[in-house]
Amino acid sequence: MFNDFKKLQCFIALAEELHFARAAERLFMTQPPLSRQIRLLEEATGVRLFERNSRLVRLTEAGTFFLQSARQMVAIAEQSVDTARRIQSGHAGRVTLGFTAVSGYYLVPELLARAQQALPGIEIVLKEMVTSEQVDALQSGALALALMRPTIAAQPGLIHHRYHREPMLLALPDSHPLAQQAQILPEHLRQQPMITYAPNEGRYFYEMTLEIMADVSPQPIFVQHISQTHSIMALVSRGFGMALVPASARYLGISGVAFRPLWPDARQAETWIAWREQAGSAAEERLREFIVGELG
Amino acid sequence: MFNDFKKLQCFIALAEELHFARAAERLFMTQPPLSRQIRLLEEATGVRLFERNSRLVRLTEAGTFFLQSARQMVAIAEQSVDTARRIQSGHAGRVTLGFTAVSGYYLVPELLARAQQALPGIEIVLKEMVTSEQVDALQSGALALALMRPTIAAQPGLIHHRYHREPMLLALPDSHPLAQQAQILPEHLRQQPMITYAPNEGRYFYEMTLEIMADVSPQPIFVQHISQTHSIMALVSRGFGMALVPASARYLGISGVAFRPLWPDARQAETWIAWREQAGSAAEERLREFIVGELG
DNA sequence: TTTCCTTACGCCTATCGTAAGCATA
DNA sequence: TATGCTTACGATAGGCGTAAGGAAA
Repeated sequence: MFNDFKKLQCFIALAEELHFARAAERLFMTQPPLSRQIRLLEEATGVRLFERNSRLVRLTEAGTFFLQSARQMVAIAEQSVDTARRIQSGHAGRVTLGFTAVSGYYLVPELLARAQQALPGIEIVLKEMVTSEQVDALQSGALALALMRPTIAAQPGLIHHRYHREPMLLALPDSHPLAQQAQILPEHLRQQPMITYAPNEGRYFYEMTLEIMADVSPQPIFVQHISQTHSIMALVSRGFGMALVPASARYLGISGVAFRPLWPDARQAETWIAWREQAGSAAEERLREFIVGELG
Repeated sequence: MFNDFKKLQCFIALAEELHFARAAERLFMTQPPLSRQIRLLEEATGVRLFERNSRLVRLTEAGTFFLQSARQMVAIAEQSVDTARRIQSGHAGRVTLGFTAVSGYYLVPELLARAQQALPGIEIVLKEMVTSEQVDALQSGALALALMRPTIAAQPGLIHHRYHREPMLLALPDSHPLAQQAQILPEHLRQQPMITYAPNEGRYFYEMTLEIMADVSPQPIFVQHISQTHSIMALVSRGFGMALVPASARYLGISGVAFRPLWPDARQAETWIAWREQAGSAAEERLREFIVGELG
């Protein structure tokens, strides 16, 4: 095998010029070393690349093929160095972003659009997972950024910012009489059937539902415990009860469900953006800075 | 930019081993020059490829990307040399084969199948053209091989072999009374409407038709002069007359046309395989030898 | 005789291996 | 103290340029 790119450059120049003196000039060298490089390349590969005599230089069939490969190798050499530099400086790269299913329909497309415009070289790879999975994935390095619900316990080594705040809404079948109310008050919910989140996988909304419902007396009747918002919405649409869901659940687009705002001081839901203390790549760091700037 | 493949090999080995001593051993060298090669590669590219201290070696984000490119370049280097050698020896390559439309339906598929099995590395590119175009293309180098009809004048610099011989058949509408004859005799064709080939583009069959029809007296009535067999067949199927065509015209699959053999000593049609005296590539030469061997 | 590719040779740069240096567990 | 990456240095191989050689128009 041949050993250096110099030989490839010589070969390409000669293949294009088909004239040693002109090719050598293009390579800023004299003819004899060019002649030698070509001979060495032919010896190293065991392939006659040019038919030549003192009057004529012509590519062989094998040389014509090899020209394509030589150009490819040189092109990869140039591009890869350029791209590697851009990765090092944070102007290119791939960043994985985790998100919860509901935020995927509302926050993620908007964030993606703004980020891709501001940082066009950075590719954002999306992974949908629930909050607890996101925390693990951040700590293992499988995720760089996470759009997730707040966690009760502070997670060591992780940083978070409040990314978004939205009201909780009452989701109920649109045929239900309460769907006519402009605003829901605690007394409306007395002893109503209420679907709520599972206390482990959907802990944040489970606790939030209990807290908001503390104002209702006597309490509603909790009929199901479900981990994911879209499953809850499906049950609501089929008349199994009502539920408290974050406002972005509207974007799930499930038909037959009405959404009504709660009384004014009812607690709101937050979405956090979180990451490890030290960034895994420069691109990740630039994307973080962009997001923090946007939060401003 | 970096200048040699040695550095890439060093980089790949270290990226895979993540340990200078082991990587150096794999490269049949000692650690210090490996260390130097890596440093030189990093300086030449301007990219920090490894995070390292005296206890730990780890790829950076940019280094991880660059590893892919390095592997690509080395793979191309190896494969391209191998392929170039095979082209040089005639075990790989591309050969263009010209053929006339009618032989395309019969001779070409069979030839292709046998050649591809015997010479699997050689790719055969097909180009359909009439005989006179094939002669020009052979001489200009645009074609390597040609399956064509005989030419009257010997073509300088070209070699041909008889590749195939087939009888001429009478093509006629299947509703015609003569379609019931097991064999056509000269007297059957007296003063029948006869579609024939054009004297310039379809010269071989034009002259053959005249020669065969010389036995018929009084002569048939020549109603059209057409250059391509499939056009002639279309006119026959629509009742415009009958025609003498090579037996392989059956494979055109035009409905409503019957084919009947002529009297026993009627002249037969030949197909030639032709090429330039000197081959343009080793693959071409090997394919020629294969074809001549098959002709026996 | 001119053109143009190749061979010959001295100079210089670059890589190798050995040996010493130095940081970390 | 042991491990393991880096620096130092002399020896060697390989590339460049200049100059001479040789084949074809």
